[in-house]
Amino acid sequence: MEKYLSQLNEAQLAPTIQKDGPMIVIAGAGSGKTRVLTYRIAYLMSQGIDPFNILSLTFTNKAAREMKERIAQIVGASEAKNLWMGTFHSVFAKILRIEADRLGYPSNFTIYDAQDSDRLIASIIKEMNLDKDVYKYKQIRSRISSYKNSLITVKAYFNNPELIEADKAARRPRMGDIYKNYVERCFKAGAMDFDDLLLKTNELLTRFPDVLAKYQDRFRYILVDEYQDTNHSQYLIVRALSDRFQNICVVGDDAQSIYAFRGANINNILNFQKDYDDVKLFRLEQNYRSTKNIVNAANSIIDKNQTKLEKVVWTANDDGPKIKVNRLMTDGDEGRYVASSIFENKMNQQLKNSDFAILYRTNAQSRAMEDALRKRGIEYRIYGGLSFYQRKEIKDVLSYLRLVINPSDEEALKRVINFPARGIGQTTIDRLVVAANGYNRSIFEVIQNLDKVDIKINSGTKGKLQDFATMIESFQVMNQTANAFELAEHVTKTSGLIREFNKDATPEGVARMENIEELLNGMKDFVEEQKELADTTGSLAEFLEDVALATDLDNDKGDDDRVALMTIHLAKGLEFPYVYIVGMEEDLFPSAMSMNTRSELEEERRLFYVALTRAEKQAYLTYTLSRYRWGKLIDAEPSRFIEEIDDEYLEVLTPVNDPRQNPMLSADIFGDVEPSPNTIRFKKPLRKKMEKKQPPKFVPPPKLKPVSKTTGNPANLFDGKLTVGNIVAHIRFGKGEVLKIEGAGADVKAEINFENGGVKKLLLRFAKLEVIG
DNA sequence: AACAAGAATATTTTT
DNA sequence: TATTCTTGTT
Repeated sequence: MEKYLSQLNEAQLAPTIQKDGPMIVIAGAGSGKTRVLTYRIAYLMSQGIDPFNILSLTFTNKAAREMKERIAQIVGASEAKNLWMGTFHSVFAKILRIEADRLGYPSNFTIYDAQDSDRLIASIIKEMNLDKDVYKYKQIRSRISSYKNSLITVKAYFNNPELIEADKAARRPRMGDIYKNYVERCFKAGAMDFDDLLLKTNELLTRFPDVLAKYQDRFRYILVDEYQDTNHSQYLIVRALSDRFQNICVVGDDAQSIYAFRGANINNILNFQKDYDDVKLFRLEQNYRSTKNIVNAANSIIDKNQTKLEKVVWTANDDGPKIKVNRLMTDGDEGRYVASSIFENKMNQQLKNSDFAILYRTNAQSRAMEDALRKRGIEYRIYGGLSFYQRKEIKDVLSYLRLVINPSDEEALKRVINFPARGIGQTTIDRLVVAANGYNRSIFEVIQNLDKVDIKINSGTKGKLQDFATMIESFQVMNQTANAFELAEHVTKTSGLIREFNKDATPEGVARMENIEELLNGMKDFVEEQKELADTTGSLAEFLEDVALATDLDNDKGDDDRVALMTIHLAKGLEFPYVYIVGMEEDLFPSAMSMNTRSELEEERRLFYVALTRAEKQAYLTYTLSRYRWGKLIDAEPSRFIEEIDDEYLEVLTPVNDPRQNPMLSADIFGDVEPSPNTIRFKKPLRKKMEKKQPPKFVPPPKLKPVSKTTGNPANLFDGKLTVGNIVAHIRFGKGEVLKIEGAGADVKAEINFENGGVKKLLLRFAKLEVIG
């Protein structure tokens, strides 16, 4: 432990070895907060704290996994294994499954994603005969979501005249009834949405003092990362759980609070010191990530915000190059500029694709970037947007699997009961829904008892419904013996999904089939991994839970060399040597939707701060004069955020080699054109900066370096004889050293310390290991 | 009930 | 622009 602690600077060491009591760490961007969190957990364990008693909440599952692996390297895998680590949603989903019966939920409850919620709300609005133009399901969902995040249950809603009045004033008097129906339908379907995972946890902890006591006693040390992004519901959970021992450590940066739109409350971090007694406050202000230019530029931006904690981020790193600002004609030009700039940088400086990231405000901006990168032959990966698990074909397969685990899952059922088409139409489904609501049973139960139910369905259709139920039941039987992969393979064939998608020979259809194959491969990997690890069961239920709470980032194995494309929100917590922030235009960034109040604008500014501080060596800002939005070419003005950076950190380029650059047009943009009323023009036009043209740079020819040969001997497959000290290779975990061998016969296990993955215990029967030394 | 064509709608960010 | 939803026809 000593050797690890000696790696920390003074400011980092203090919070790391602060063992007891409430504490807050205000950690500037790139100041090593993850390291503090990791080492602090390791330190607690070295002080004799049982890992069972430590709860660590992170922002992404990936962050949790990485932290756990690093801790495993310090304290050993068998100890680290017992830590509770994960996102709020995944940790409390697990606890809710354990305690589900208290709340009347089955432990195999489904987690509805946003799309499931939307569909349910849409059908409720239809059932209630409401005008769908007045009651827009997306707005209703976000309203319900904010109720839940503020702990306003249906009952609380109806007890609150102000809320009722507000919705009446918004000409949506039936809002409360929709909310009530939605909650009831979720309950009946054995389903929780994302917000429920937090709301129901609060309900569990408030209604059942013995449960609260149990988890208070269990989680004696609690750590919360990214505390600035917690919402009220999460705040209350943390308060409740830490109330007994008060060993609560929160880490965050108010300057990086960017989730207010999702209910995050920046006051949670601003007021932490008032919430607990004798709070120890620590500040991490030295940035190890970025150059002076980047750090100072970021500081000059965040300075414009009024709401903030006092903090001065500084760095001992080099000045580095200035931030390059570039203006392009259209979004297409922007893409081409970024792609060629990446290409040049790669060639001149021997860089990898993965040294670059392109960040944007909205997902829609990715297209122009993709097109340009593809033309240049630069490999890239898009994160977020429509995630893999939200694609239609994937959701279809998953819906069948969800029904196997929880046949009450109404949204899954409605999705696949007639896909592939089996002659069960909308009318039939509507009648089933009515009957199910009338008997207060699930649709599946109604189908199973068609003869006993008063419902008007002809005998032919009844037969089809019964066939469907029988098929799902047969899957359930198979699920008791088969693993997740085998079952999924069987389901896709038996249900006719494969046949259905195979019919479609268009490129989209082929891509769909490939996606299904990818899903099946993923499940196979999952099953193998679980087998190897020998600790978990690898059940279908576990797979579905992983999937429900997975984000794109979580699936990133980080092993291929690609340029990263993502929204700024998604980039939080990540870092890249070279960062391109594109679409730096008024109405886009800051978004037109977020300029109504100062606090909204300040959140946009923090978002820009986050974007800029992702860069280690060099940041680029680009904006265009016109851009396609909604299929139309829209004129654009440079973002006020460019102007807010002190000039001394910027280098303003004009692309002299772009033949389409039109000097007349660029003069107009900053000249005497009447500003549109809802945009704000720079007080000081950018023209001066723009005219400081850079001479075209001499680009030296790329230096060629011999491609490094992959290390290791030619394939030397594991032949069953493995001894301690052997160096082995694993497809996923890379190289590793064998630490221990135990068990006999089919159960021989090896404990191996992997380069990327830490210490893992693998069953040799399943692990595909290659002995390389 | 199935399919096709046309209309509507969306683009702010997501666990 | 691109996808999803609605409407009309058979």
